Amino acid sequence: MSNEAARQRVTRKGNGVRMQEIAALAGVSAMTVSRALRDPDSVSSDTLGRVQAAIRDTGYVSNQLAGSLSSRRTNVVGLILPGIQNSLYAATVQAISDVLRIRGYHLMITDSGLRPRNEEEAIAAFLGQRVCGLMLHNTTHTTRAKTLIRSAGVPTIEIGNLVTQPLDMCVSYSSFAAAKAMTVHLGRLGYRRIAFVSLPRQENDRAAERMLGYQAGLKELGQKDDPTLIMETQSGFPGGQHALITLLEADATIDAIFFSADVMAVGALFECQRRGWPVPGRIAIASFDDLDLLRHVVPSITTLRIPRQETGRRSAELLLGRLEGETGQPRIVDLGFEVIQRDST
Amino acid sequence: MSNEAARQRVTRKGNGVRMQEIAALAGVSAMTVSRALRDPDSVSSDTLGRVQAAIRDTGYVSNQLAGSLSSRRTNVVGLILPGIQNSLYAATVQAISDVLRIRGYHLMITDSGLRPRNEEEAIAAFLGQRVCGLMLHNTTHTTRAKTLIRSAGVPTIEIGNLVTQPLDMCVSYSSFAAAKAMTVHLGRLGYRRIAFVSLPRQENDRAAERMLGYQAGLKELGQKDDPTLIMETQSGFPGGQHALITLLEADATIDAIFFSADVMAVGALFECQRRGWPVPGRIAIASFDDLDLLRHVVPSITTLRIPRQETGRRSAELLLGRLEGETGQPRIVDLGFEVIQRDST
DNA sequence: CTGTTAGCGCGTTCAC
DNA sequence: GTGAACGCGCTAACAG
Repeated sequence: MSNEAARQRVTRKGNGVRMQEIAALAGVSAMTVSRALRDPDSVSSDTLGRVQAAIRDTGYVSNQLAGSLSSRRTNVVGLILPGIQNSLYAATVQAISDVLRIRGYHLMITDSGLRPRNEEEAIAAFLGQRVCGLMLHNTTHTTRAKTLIRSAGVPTIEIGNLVTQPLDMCVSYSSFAAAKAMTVHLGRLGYRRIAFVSLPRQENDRAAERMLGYQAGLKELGQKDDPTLIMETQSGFPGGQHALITLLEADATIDAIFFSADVMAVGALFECQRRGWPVPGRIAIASFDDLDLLRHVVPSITTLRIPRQETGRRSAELLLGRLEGETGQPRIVDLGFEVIQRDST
Repeated sequence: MSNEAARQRVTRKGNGVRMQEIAALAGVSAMTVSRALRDPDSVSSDTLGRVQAAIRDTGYVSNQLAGSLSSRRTNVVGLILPGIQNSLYAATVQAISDVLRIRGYHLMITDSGLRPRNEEEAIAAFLGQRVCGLMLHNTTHTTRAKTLIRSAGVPTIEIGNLVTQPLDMCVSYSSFAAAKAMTVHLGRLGYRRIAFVSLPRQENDRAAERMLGYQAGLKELGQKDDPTLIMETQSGFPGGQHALITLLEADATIDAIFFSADVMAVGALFECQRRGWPVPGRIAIASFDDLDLLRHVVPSITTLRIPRQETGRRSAELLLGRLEGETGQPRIVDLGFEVIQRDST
């Protein structure tokens, strides 16, 4: 017996125990073990006890691959981010993860580097894994990516930008409206030369939308849309620092800068500290994403409250709702935003 | 024909095309399609062409679930983090993801909230998915978790803290040595009353190790280990702010504070700015994790360079090396650290 | 409440 | 270079 056990350990090393063996130990059929695992109430408590005992004794972990193949259902959701490292997505991903975990789903994550080609590959890979749902933190896709998703019929949620014609479902806020609102806010505070800084807009639909929002804001204010007020720069602190210096050297009459992404505004603020320029006395600074940091720097930075966590939570709930057959769910959810006036403007 | 196609679309909705159908279209057997997919060189170029054409025409995506079940191999790695939202892990996760993606593997991520019970559940869930490898950003595990991993025989890497008896493999730096090195560094700079602030050490092995390192550093300096110099606080900017105020109110002779985690040091610096206290004139501030932010604040903050990205890269490479049969790999990799002296001390 | 039969869609193993 | 038979471990759909 111990001999046989030893041999098994060798021959079946790493392959684990099968459901059939649990069934034998508990004196029932494999089907009953399957039921005991997925719906304990559907078997007698006597049977349940013996099955659970056998599972404990053997350290059995059921093979979801086989289960999924047979049932044609998986509980894995695929998430594609423009960049995992980007802290902006952290709150959203955390919220998604929390909702999924509680409801028994798993999360596969990859990143596309904002390149539609990579996104396409990632989608194909996830469909190969037969994910039960897809979440795309981007709204620009290749034709093949769209075809793949449509023909697979996988529930899909786009987040990160509100789109009027989503592939399937969309949960976000309007980048355009938010950028416009901040621009108007700055104008109403009395700023007359409001510059706009964004990430490269080439392949970044959010950055492009934000610029359009800025321009719409200027128009509403009756201010001139001056190209010298608009600038693209790299992300991160150095990007903000560089933009600040470049803009003010080119035009000293600029009295406010609206940094439309990540920590650029903070990079600019630090540069002002180094130069001893008062903020907002010498120059006003506004940001876009509601990073925790913006609230804590001195002076605190005026920004937009973006519903990051809410986006994750609602996205996951919407996806699971679809998977579990809920009806009457919306296809597009606009979570809105809010201008937060602080000390930097 | 179009009728039949339409019916198929309905009856097989969302289930995709099977390999058998590609085979029929290409006039070969399913086996040949399988080969064409996994090892294109093993079929004639003529056959390959017809198979690829059929795949394009149908939008076929092969079912990895079935493939994995049959081959008993998967290409999914499971990663368990103490918290997804924590930006400290971002660089590590990014590096892991990059290495895996390039080599054709996928990443499942979940978080444990630093609770061993949750980690145990996550491990069981991942083993159920038959992940080919496990990465744990934590080195404290329940007994059952260890048993599960051992009996599954899944390659496992522990990161986040250097451990002498890893479950399997370990890639990290020594929290103890790093904390000690910084403490000694501060002492050599002339500070005589060095306080130490950490996250709650109860269930956080890294925080506990860092404190031991601090105490060892004091001993080496010949300074007294005074309990009033040691404090636990919550994470984040407010935690640092609170610690600064509390410590200096209790003992005005403290001349340096070593914040052993995340952004606490920055929270303290901002509080100094608010109060107009010069740093390091009134109080010196040192940090632990090499966050980008620490380099950019004014003054820049002395900290430890922690090999975050390198940890991810090496971990993934070590895991894949094991999976692909490389021999002579180390079980423990100590990536070291470095004290970075900046303007805050 | 429980068991039986028949796959799920691939890869392995052998034969040709 | 290619194909046929079989099995991976589980669940759907019945029957009892």
